[in-house]
Amino acid sequence: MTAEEILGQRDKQVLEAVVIDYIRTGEPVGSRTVAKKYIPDISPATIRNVMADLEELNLLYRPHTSAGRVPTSLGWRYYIDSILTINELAKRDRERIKRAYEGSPKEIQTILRATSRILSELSKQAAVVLLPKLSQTIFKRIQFVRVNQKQVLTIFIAESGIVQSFLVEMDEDISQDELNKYSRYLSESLKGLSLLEVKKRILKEMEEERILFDRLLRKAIELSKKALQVGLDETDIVIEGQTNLLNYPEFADVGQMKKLLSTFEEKTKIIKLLDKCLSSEGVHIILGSEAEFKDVQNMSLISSTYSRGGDILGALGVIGPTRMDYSRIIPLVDYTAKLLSQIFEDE
Amino acid sequence: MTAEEILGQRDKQVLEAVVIDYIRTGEPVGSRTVAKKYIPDISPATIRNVMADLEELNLLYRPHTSAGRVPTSLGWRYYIDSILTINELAKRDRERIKRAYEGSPKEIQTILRATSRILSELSKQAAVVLLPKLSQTIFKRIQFVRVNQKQVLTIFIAESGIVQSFLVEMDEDISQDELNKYSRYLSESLKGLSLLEVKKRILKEMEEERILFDRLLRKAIELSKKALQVGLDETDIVIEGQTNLLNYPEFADVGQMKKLLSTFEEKTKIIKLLDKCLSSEGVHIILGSEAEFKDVQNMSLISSTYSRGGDILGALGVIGPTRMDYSRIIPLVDYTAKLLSQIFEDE
DNA sequence: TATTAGCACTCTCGCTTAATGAGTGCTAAA
DNA sequence: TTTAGCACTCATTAAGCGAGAGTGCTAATA
Repeated sequence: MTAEEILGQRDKQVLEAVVIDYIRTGEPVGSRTVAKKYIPDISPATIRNVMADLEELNLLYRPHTSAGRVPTSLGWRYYIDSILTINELAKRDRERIKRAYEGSPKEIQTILRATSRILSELSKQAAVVLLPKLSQTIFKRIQFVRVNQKQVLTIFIAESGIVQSFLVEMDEDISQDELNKYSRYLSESLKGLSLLEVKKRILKEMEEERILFDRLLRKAIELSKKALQVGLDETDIVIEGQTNLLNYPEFADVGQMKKLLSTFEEKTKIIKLLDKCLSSEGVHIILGSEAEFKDVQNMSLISSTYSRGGDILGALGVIGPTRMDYSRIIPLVDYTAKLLSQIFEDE
Repeated sequence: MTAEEILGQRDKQVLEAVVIDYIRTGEPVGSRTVAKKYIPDISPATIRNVMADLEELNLLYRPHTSAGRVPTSLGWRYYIDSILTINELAKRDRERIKRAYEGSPKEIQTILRATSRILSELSKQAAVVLLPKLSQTIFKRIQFVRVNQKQVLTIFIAESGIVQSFLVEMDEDISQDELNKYSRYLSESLKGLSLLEVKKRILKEMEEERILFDRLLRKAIELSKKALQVGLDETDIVIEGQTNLLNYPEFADVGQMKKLLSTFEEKTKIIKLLDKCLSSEGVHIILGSEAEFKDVQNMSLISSTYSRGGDILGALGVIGPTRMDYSRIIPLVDYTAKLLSQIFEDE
């Protein structure tokens, strides 16, 4: 028999009380506290009985004999899935987020950085934004800019307005006028493909013999091939407000703090985590204790996806202690993600 | 009478011993230790007398009565200026640094990031690199790339190979062909000026009436003016290896750690500090206790400048506990700065 | 006169012990 | 089924104590 079937109204009430108080104080909650602050019409003794049941169901546990109860990861999960009701984000927060985007230039890096910043600011935790996968973006234009005899700056412009540039080393000197010709030629012939397709196409064309005779085409292809060699698959993230987390008592210990910081230093893990959220739209909640964050057990991630024209571009989220105010953070992440999608839509 | 006049050979020996041992252990050093490990032909009692003198001169102090001695900031300064002898950087370190630059593309951001990384790695401390001031760089070419109806990507290319791009919002749609014309025109007429001069020139030209009749000129000027409005004076830095510092016992305390991290978070202070080094070439050493780093007293900065053709471009350095191995870090910073300058020279 | 040995003194650090108090589980009564 | 009462557990804190490191001072020595 699962918790789902067996939990009565009062059990839920008690579990919720424990969770809420634990979120507030960070300390184990005792029966007396629950009775007094949350369910005054029931005595502590009764609460204790209920708590014992919940402990048996592995929803609560005690750090030690004479301490209060703390939610287990199963407890958190149950609370999030079956008890928590999510309200709309407060109006002033919504306004605040909107304002964060005003005035700033429309450069994608800047927008996403602003997103990360406002998320961390409002959540008072760490925020993370996964940048759109380059290989997925739809190609719109390419432009070559001569830097000096040996170097050419290659700029990809995506339909979504994402601009990405790479510096490419060249064997021979090519004039800017000629580079402009390449740009025009390639932009015309590759428009509408994803960057991944662009790469495939270029490699294929290089194999075919006919380009041997078309000097213009050959040079252009060669150049863009070099540019595309540079990390197309790499995904990048923006992290902001890591130091916010240091104020939480769960990290008020040198060892924990170091672990926390080294987790953030190794971005790949966080990228992987966010990658998982990309598979489906909407808010995802990953609890550290549910095995994903092996290093920092008491952390969790609330994330959502942002998209443009139905296609998921990337993900964003808030990372904080498992003991966080889900009723506030979930709407925050949700709203921000939707607003961000809308901004991309408008472009 | 200053320390300079009064310190005899032996006083220096003792001061040096205290400094060196303190660098190694991080603990106050007692007379016994000095006698045993560093100056075996003198008894602890004598050392104690010397130490008492040094304490009177404010070169050493005692954390508490029964502890050993620790250098004061004056002590550090004296050690650095008058006692320390600097050897050449070990060959394997030199090779290691050289290798760090191999293979990577010649993009300036990448180079500087690699610099920061290798510095932090070899010093096992935090490394910081101040990017060249944009306003000082010599203009070489400008290029405009149409992103969409409203946005134009403006790319400045400097003589030094620095590439910087800004996204600019436009009122009207301009075709790429036309943008190319602007690029050619402006690149021709502004070549060789510093970006600061470029900006001045553009503002001046806008005032003059004649441009009213030259449509091409007017548009081009307008566009670049907008691009130049964006942070020309802002200086950016690259910081790497902050977490290295967390391993030092001086930061093995939650309060210190938080202070340390928030210092790094507020980059402006570090920028100001490095700015000071720009005024003259060579290695500078700033001790935290000498008032600059107000927040983190026990930290210091060793920095040097890198340049191209005699002009100082930027600065780089290592930030670590005041108790660091100056005899190793100074040559490290020095060598790296020189090598970096050479790389720019070669371009 | 400069150096050194000897010794009493100070202060930190780590350990043990005891007191406190929060919270529990169980039993018996309502 | 709920609740009051009570004995019990265990973390946390404060206090006390001894050991050890290091000093400054004095007197003896080279």
